[in-house]
Formats: sequence, structure tokens, C-alpha cells
Amino acid sequence: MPELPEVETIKNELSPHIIGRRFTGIAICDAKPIRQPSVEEFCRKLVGQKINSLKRRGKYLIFHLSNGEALIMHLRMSGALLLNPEQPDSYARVIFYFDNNDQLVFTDRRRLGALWLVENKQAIIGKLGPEPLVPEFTINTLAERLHKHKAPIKAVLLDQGTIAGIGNMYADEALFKARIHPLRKANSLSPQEIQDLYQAIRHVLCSAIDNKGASIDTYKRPEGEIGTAHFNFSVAHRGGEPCPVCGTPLQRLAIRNRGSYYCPNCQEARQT
DNA sequence: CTTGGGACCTGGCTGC
DNA sequence: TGCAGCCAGGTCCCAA
Repeated sequence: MPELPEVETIKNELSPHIIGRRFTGIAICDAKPIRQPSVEEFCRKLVGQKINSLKRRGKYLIFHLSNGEALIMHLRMSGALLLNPEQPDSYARVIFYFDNNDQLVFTDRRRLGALWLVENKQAIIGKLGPEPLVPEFTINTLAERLHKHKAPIKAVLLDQGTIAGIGNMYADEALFKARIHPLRKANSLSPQEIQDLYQAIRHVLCSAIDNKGASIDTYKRPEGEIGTAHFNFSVAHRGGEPCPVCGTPLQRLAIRNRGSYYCPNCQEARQT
């Protein structure tokens, strides 16, 4: 499941191969991911464009093109971008061809991923909250945003309009590291807890980027390698296993229809 | 406005 | 063996 660290890794590893390249063709194997504009217009406008830069915002990848437009991608649950894959892929949805004969395959087993080609990228990414890893994102930024919500802290961390880029895995990991129960109301956290959570978010995300993302499910890096961040996970997807700190069996709880894994001993409920 | 529930989507896994 | 049902979860949509 590509979250911020996975998308950041894809951006970093893809950039040296595609910056300055020109699209020479597109093969649409499945039109469903193409949201905007029509498939015909998407292909017509993209071919011939050069890629000036590749950026990440939240979980979105943004290709800035020579005509001023932007190709925006969201991988959702099972999407991946593979550079010159050796094996044919039955889940390939869109194949991009470049002027150096490289191919970039957008593959997506569960067909939830999305592609846009737009003049105004703000229409797609304009409502995202702040990036958690930039210097401007301070403890006060986090505190101000959490104070506005009385929903469970886990749900608020997943809200991309509050903070961009955190998904289910890293929300669980950050809450465990900060020793905060996932059902605590966001506006009930003490200043100390907010500071702990702030540091936990940054540590968990930076560590995952250092490990090139987490390959728990279908995530692969552009050249086919897996990431290794999941080997460091403490609680995510580990229901029933012992807590790495105290040995208590980790529990699973559904919050907003999302599996939340936590240690009932280390992450005390207190008032929720 | 916020909150919470369901839908979308497919495949792996479990249990009867 | 077959099959129903759960689980995985990022985001959108709708109702309260």
C-alpha cells in the first residue's frame, strides 16, 4: 500500500530515468484509471511532451510537463510503476513509451489507482494538508490541527486534509511509538503526547524512506526490488503477535473500517 | 461544519 | 472440493 515513504521512494528512483525524457507513445490496456480528460485527449496531449520534473505531494506523484500541464498519479492500494519490467504483467493498465526506448508500466491489480492530465493541479491536490517532513511542519502545526478534531486520533491521522501522506500502516506505527491509543480523541492529547506523536510521525516516515518503503502487499520499487521498511514494523499487520516492547499480544480494532493494530498495554485507553 | 459508514475493487485466506 | 465471507485500505460519496 503506497503511502508517503513508498511514493517518495518511487519518485527518487524513477527521477534519474525519466527527467528530460519525452513521451513517444502510450498503450491503454484498461481505461478505468484515466480520470481526466477523456482517454483520447489524454493520449493525444501527453505524446510529445517532455518531463521537466517529478514531484511528490502526499501520496500523489506529479509529472511536470514541458507544455505546463501536469500528469498526476495516485497508486491507491495496489498500484505500482515499473521501469522496463522483464516479466509480462497481467495487471498492466497503462504503458508509457519514452524517446530512449524505456517503458514505464502502470500496473494495478485492484484497479483503484487514478491518472489525471490537468492544467491546474490544484484541482486534484489542492485540499491536501501540510507535508509532515518539511521544516515548516512544526509541533505547533500538528497541535493546531489536532485541536480541531474530536474524532479518534487514528482517523484524524488518516485524513489527508489534516496531514498529507500518512496511511494506515504508518499511522499505527506512529501511535505505537508515541504510546497513544488509536481511539483517543484527537483534541484530548496532552502537549507531551503531541510532542511524542510529532517525533514519532517524523521518525517512522523517515526510517521507512531510508528502507525504501514497506512491501507488505504488492508494493514494488520501479526496478522491481521490494522495500524493507516492514521488517522494522512494531505493530502494523501484526495482530496476535507479541508486542516488541512488553510481550502483550497485539490487538486489532476496526476504526473507520480500517484495521488498527496496537498494544493494549503500551497504548493505554485512558479517556477516549 | 464534522463525523462515521459504505462503496469501489480484486485476490488471498479461513472456515464450514 | 467448493464456496461464502472476511480482510487488505486510499479516497469518494452520502447521511446524520
